[in-house]
Amino acid sequence: MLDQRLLRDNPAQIVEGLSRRGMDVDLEGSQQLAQRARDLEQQRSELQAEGNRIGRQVGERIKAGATPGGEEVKALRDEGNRIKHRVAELEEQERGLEQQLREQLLGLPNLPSPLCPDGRSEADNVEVKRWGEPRLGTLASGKPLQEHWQIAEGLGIVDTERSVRIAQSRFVTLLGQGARLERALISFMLDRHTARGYTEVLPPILVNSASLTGSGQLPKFAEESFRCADDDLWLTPTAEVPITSLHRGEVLAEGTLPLKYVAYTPCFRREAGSYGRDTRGLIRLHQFNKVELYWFCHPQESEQAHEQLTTDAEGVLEALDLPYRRIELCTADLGFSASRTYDLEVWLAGAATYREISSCSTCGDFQARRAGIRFRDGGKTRLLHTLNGSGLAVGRTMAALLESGQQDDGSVVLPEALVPYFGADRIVRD
RNA sequence: GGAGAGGUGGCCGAGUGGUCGAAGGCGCAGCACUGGAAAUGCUGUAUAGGGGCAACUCUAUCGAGGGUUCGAAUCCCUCCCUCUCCGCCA
Repeated sequence: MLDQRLLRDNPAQIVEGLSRRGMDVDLEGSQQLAQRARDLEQQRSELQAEGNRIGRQVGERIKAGATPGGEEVKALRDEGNRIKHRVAELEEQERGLEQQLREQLLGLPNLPSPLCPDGRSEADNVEVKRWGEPRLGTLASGKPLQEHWQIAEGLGIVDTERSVRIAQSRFVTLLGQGARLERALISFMLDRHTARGYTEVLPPILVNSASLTGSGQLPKFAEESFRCADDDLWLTPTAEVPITSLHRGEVLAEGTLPLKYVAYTPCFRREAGSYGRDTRGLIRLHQFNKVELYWFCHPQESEQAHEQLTTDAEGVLEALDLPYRRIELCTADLGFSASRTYDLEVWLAGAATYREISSCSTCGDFQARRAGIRFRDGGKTRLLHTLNGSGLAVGRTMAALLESGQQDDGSVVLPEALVPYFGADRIVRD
């Protein structure tokens, strides 16, 4: 959520920032709402002050010996009642205005960082770096490199058809070495990040509406999450949601920042509007596993933290010998809560393309304001900054490993770093 | 799911209708004392919003929301949460 003070004092800055995202917003309505709410508050609090004075007078008169039912006291009571009703009216109006204003503000995305490159579409994203040698060409036999779902099918480690029976399309069941590899990857990633100072978290994956609002998924993106019918609970679309709310409403003590968390969770997304895309394999599922990195940090440190978090995510790819590139998203491609984002794209040898495997964002104080997360900074309480990034999406990591490590005989050679976790250096057909 | 107890400031804890934003203690900060420290003493120490250049001031907040009242931390209703016991269960 954007700062209401900014709306009052420098609305042009909001208009400009959002126009960099390609949005044309008219803030006049919101400004007027804010102004009217403030005027009402002024009026109301003056009336309340008057009412408080009267209340006190009644007490004093009675103490001084006035008859509680007498004329003098009755006049004051009548006046008190009149004020009370007037205050109630004003309060109702004020609440209405404030709620409207809040709804409007909650619907506005974060302002892009000054460092975020301008752009009109994802075509304007900027490649920052590349790492590793993408596997190109064909198998030794001359046959083309296969895509991960073909390899997985050949190995019998993924069952898509039966998953439809269990749930519906866009769900998978991992079997045998596939299930084992998924588990190995999760452990590998968690161990790696905790060794670098992240605190491991295993949060609830059903989250309430306040949590989704805090991190920015609500109110605008309700259609992206699965909802429980009988409770105010949703299946979390990313661990970013529960971790943001881990400290929702808190004022963190001086010296506790930065807080660095790593969480493995299943993630659930409805993927509305992506019919026909990535229908095969592990790329786009309603349920997938992800290891998420998350920082709560001092505003002055968030820029550096963003680099560090991204580097930490890249480290996983490097440890797994997976070639990737880092893309800085332009203003047009930025997510709702982000002010600046690096996407990491892993090389999929079979598909011969780079695919997103991590999205590392700094949200500035946007989520902190929504979720009310502050810290003490030399006697003052101020909003902190939040950052998040995948470290990594587990299913897509498996896809990349299958495609990069595929052999002519259908087996898959795994990177060394995984051997202690997987228990073998390759996957072969049982 | 059944029965009971309870939710007050950073923490502990008083407060059952009238200047209560809330005693007292702990903690914390500043000052004094000291060669330095401990101990001691004094002072200060919530959050949010509005108004004011400022000193300052007004309002709200004692789990949340509603109600009674001129006036509610205190009385009534609803909800949420925590704890204890019983039942059930991975």
